[in-house]
Amino acid sequence: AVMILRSRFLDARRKRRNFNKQATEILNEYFYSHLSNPYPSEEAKEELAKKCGITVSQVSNWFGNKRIRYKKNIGKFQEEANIYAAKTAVTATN
Amino acid sequence: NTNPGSSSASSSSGAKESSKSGAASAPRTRKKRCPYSKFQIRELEREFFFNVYINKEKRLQLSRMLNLTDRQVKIWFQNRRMK
DNA sequence: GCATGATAAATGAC
DNA sequence: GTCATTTATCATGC
Repeated sequence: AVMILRSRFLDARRKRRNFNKQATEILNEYFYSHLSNPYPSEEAKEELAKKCGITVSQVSNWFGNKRIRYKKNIGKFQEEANIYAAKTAVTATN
Repeated sequence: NTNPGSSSASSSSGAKESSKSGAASAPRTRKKRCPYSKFQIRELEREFFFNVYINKEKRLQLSRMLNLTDRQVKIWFQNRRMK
């Protein structure tokens, strides 16, 4: 008799899609090149959104998730951090 | 749902930190996020439909009915308005 | 089976 | 009060 019908009915996140690889690259590049202060301004968010083909709130969601998940387990993102660090280092030297 | 107020009449919702002893000792631990029950959401939404801004009286009344703190109801309305 | 994006409580700046 | 944010939770992708 315990039918706790958990109806998260038609939520927007039901049709969640992963971002394409290019968008993720752009977001990660910004994140790891601003690791000391990964808080893009409103204008930066708009530009990132345009480049990635997503909305500004999606950019905010991405950075929110990224910040806390990075902080919670820096080790897990170490490899990824190195990759993008090298990437930005190349563009800096060129 | 391990809500401290979903269906139990326990406590008077006074689970707040009432400490004011040593001043700077407690870092005031952040309250753990506790998803509200269907019943609580329904009642909150019902009141929100009538008026997006809730009075202090209705807020206290609602908080007692739903076993939530006055602050929780206030914050729920704030967040709901942002949604 | 976790990674990932979106949403729901809770805090704090202003 | 708004509003960006933190944090946990949810629902999905794969």
